[in-house]
Amino acid sequence: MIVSSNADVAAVLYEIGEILTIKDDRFRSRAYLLAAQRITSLTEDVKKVKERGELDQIPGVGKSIAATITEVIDTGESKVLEELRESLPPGVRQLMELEGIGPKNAMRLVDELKVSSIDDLEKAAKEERVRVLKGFGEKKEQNILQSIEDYRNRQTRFLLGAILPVVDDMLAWMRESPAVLRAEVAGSYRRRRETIGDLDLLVASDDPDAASARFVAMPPVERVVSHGSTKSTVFLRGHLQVDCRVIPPEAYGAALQYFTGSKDHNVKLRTIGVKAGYKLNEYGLFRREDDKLVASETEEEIYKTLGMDWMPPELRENRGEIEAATEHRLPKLVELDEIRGDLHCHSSWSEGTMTIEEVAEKARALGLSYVVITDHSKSLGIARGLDEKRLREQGKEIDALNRRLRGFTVLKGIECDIKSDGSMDLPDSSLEELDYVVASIHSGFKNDEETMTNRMVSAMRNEHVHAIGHPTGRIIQKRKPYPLNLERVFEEAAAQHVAMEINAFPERLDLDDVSCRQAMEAGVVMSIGTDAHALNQMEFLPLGVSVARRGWLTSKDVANTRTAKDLVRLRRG
DNA sequence: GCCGTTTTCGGCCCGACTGTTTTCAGTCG
Repeated sequence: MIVSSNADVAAVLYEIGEILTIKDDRFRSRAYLLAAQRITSLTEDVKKVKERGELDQIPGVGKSIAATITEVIDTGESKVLEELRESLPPGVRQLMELEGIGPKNAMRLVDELKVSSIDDLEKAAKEERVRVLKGFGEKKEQNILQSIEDYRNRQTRFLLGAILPVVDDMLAWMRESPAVLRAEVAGSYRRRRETIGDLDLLVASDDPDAASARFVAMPPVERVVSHGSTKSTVFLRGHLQVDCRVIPPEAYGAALQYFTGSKDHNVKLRTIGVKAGYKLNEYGLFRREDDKLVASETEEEIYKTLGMDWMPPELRENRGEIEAATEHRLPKLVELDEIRGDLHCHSSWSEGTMTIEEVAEKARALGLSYVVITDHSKSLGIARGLDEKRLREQGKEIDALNRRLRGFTVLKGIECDIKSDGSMDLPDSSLEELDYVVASIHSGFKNDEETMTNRMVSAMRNEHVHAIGHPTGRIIQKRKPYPLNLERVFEEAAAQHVAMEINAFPERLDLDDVSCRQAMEAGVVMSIGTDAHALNQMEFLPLGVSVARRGWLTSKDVANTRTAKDLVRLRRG
């Protein structure tokens, strides 16, 4: 197998790092994990960097890891990884999937109980063979059985869009308690990652016991995993884990910074802190020599003391934001209230459930000043796609509606299929009547990279196309992106002034954050659309803005910040 | 394994909770 993507290369480095962690080789492990993370967020194809011989200029990549990357690109394999895999007794990594089982215990269980799988371990625990081991006991044995049950039930990660209402309810519950002065969810939720593994609830309180008690008494709590005065963990129904930390109000900023992460961001920050003579933890920034508290109330003062500008949570992934903040050159990220329109919306003319008028009313209620109606085109028969005739009829309905609306505009659009030969599903004579054309691929996902890339490029060369819809076709945790040479696509998009969509549908979020940044760096403008098929789905727009922000986009990089009049002139640059 | 305003060696982020341990190791985030 010849490796093709940055993700493949990163996966090898991650696995090496993970195995080194098990072997307690902490620092080498960290080196590999950090390098893996850097490759993941690289906005350029790592093969290109390799061809230029500049692998070791990637931060965190030195001679040795550069050699591993080269080997992986050339052969698809890594000797280092293979040797490490072989050095590990079978079953160890599987056991570590269990909550509460780390490297030490996994190794001992495999070694002393001769188990090589979770199934084996379950049998041993049920036969009470675990409790007799030194350092284990009845309680640990019970916890192992519970962890095995959780493991079999658990959903890997939750979609951000599915988590939003859960968080709203949780915060409302906590804020009702007089012991709770402030409450917020930090972690990957606050950074707006596309999926969330668990929630990190942060509570400011002068009465930690009462605040913690309030937390574990929350209605949707299914099981309390741990319950201390400042730190508790529960599982909600649906097996969503929530960690709660209670801190004194004067340390809220420090705690918020600390628990927002990401881990890599924090490690880097603390390393810089150490070099400057500080110690940073969830209670504040302290001077090392005398342990004097220097900053803790707000995130701003902590970053400032470390010589940096405050940075939006969406940027905190150790993707260069710390360097940018130190040099005072952080981008001014696009804001939700700069978004004037939704650029991808269906109606009952195709597979949507709402009339165009309902769409307009909803968009106006959301604070927008225009919306583009983009129903499917004819070849998507299953979605009642529009042919030339129905599209014309729809246009008349929109004209009539616009005559009635005041201070709001419905734009005529289409989500036009890109056919397998790269041509459009509707003739130019139809497309040129429209204000905004989104062109999407809905078939042939198994074609090779060359074919798919050519197909998309030829669509962009149609002068009536304004944007490419859900450019990679991925469905989070369900369907991989179809093979595509994004670099070539972005190059063409920039040259043609065609926008790339950020599809805000929770399962799509396509382009993703890293690709957005890559597109922006190539000079491409992004087009945010909800792809709503029902009225409440139009509320997904903030998810699209989150992706844009995670991709370092400013208002000029986002087509939606334009007025309707400027939007339809997108192709003129 | 990587890195450098403590530089080519010697560091590498920090604290809470649990279970088992009589003083702490393991795990997690």
